[in-house]
Amino acid sequence: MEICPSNALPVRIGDKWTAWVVRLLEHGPRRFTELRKDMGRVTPKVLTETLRAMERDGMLTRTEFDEIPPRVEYELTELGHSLRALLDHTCAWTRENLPLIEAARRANDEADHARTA
Amino acid sequence: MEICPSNALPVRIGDKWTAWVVRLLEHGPRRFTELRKDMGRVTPKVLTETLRAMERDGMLTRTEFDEIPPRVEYELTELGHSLRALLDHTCAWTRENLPLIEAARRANDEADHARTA
DNA sequence: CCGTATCCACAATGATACTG
DNA sequence: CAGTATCATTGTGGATACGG
Repeated sequence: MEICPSNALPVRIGDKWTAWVVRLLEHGPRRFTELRKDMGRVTPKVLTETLRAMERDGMLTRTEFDEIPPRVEYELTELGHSLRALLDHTCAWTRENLPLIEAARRANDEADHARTA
Repeated sequence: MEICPSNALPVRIGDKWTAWVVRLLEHGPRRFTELRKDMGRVTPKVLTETLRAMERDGMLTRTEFDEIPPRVEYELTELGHSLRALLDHTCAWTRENLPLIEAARRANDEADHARTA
């Protein structure tokens, strides 16, 4: 997740894409293709899996409009919105501590390298 | 992680075992085998990998005592301790919301089953 | 537009056995 | 006691192509 750089990091919300979906939906409903465009390289299969799992858990609703061309909107439920506070804590922790972690990694990797050389 | 039942759930700290290690070390240093015993079924390989990764990231220190039989102690650093607040938030969120998620799952699964039948 | 259907790659975890 | 070495398994995510 690049949304807050927790790629490097020990805290994740569910799978690889869930947190990102929450962020993209926090200001209102979005359509499938909108989400897809804003999420870097998600394949439709994986995005569908993510959204279905979140729907099953009651984090969002899926609304299908009977139009042509088809339109489907995804919207956070109250439960989905409640994740935002947790995401905020997580991002805050990461902002504060990521530099420390990166420094520790560099130090340890350098020490290992010195030992090997 | 059964420590707070986030198995079912969308928030995880790092990999499968990291959060548990933090909890086991929060009141002081522990030895390899102590950790292993308290952590259900971790194989020594996986526990070693977890501990080494955490050490590399500056979350804990590994202290080897020159005794026979060997003794090694793992202890959280300040950075490691800082994860506790995040864990607390996560567990609180889970305690509050897990029932809702489980209810949503039951409801959705039942609806699916009805549709299939 | 909004997906499904197949197949595949890889990382994470586990089982088992062995060692300084 | 505190690991290492190998191998097997699984599960998540991705590539690609196609369908209502």
